[in-house]
Amino acid sequence: MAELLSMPRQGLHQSVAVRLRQRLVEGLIAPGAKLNERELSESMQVSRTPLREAIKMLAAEGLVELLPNRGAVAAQLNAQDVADTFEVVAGLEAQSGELAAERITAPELAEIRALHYEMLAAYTRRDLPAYYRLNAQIHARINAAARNPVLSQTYRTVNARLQVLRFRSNFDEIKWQHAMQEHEAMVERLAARDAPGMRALLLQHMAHKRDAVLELMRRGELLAHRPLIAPSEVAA
Amino acid sequence: MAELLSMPRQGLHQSVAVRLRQRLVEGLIAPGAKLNERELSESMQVSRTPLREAIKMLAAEGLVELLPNRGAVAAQLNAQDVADTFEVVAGLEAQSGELAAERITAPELAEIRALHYEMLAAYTRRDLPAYYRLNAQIHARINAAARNPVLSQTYRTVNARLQVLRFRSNFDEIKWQHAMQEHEAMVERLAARDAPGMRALLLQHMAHKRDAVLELMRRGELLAHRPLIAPSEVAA
DNA sequence: TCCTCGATTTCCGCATACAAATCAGGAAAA
DNA sequence: TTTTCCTGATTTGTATGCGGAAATCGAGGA
Repeated sequence: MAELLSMPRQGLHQSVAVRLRQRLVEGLIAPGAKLNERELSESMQVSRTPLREAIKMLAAEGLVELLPNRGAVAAQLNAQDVADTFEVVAGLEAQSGELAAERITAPELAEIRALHYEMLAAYTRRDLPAYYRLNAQIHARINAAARNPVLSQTYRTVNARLQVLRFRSNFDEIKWQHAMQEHEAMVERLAARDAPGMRALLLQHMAHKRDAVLELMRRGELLAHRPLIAPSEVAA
Repeated sequence: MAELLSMPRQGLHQSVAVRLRQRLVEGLIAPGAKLNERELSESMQVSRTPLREAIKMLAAEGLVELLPNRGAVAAQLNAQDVADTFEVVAGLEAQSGELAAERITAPELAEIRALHYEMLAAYTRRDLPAYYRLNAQIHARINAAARNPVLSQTYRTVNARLQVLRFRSNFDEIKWQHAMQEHEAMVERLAARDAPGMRALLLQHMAHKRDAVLELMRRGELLAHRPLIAPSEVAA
């Protein structure tokens, strides 16, 4: 069995949903931007039908908003939405960590610790992309250690709405250092199987992240560097 | 403004999604049952296109499962799935109660208290339908008092997957009485603005519910109407 | 200059048509 | 009898067409 490579066997709408989701969370489609069905179907080389089905899925996930008779727009979060979403994500992440502290195995813990040291290296080099990648990996591993696919799925879905704004929330040197310290403590709490401690730690960690993002939003620095695709190739 | 009657202004797929969701959570479509597009589109008097869009939304919500080139089936939860889902719902509900205890207003509290007494009446009369209705209303009010639409939405979505099996989980007289006592305590905790207490209470409450449901599942008393689906699903 | 209002145009929503895949049934071979 | 393979029918997946709502643009008037 080596046909894993040529496997678009999951339906076009699924594949379109994946690609669209990626464009949204990577900011290639800016929040608030209209999703023109004709443009998108052409740029993705599919007809409108599977595209529309994908859009409906993303709407159910909260990544796009459906306007009656006016199509769909990329979800745009105001400060209150961001605060609310962080509150939910924090709760899910805290629970995830709590369960992970109870259920994690030694090899899993070792892997997380290794990733943590890699992240420490990235931090020392001020290598932001690597830092983000490792940070996401660590949180994914914690999620996996919680042994609850429903929780992981729910977390990913809600968290995706925030991915759009995860830009440079740790650029502040002090806050970045603080985040690293919290990560250090996480590994400790996990190793000690201290579920309540892990929970408290993650709540605190997420609260800091939330504050950093809200601060950036307030200062309008969040949507600064926009690589956003020009939705209109027509130079009118 | 009285045009609420003539308002199919939200698109046909939305309306179809609502109706389909209802059929699923009410058990009119049994877990594991195939969703035949032609049948459903005829029974709902719409074409296949909006129906398929609705199905994709419900799939994103986790109420149906999509099988490549084989359509969709109503989601079927095994014991592990149920346990995992309860774990997530419990966390969300606990957070909801925690926030409600901090943010609830006096009128909201009064209304919940009133509903609680109504539920007490229903319990005394052993009026199960009324009990369920009031129970759901109370939890909805608590959710509303938490002042977090994202949390409410997430809760509703995940909880919908459990609604399918909420049949007669409180028929046991002892457990029913116990549930009432917990509800009594909830109102107290809310009135006292005791957020941690509310959280602990709801976690306990949900754990009991989970155990009751799992017990029924183990005894096979849960799915009153058998899906009649042979377990011919081969993991490929 | 700005606003109003109407015609044009664009775009979405839904239905339908067509293509591809799966399933059911039976006949033939082991 | 069991298995395999073939074929017709059913069902899903994708593309396209059509009607209508909303956005756009332009002309006319204040």
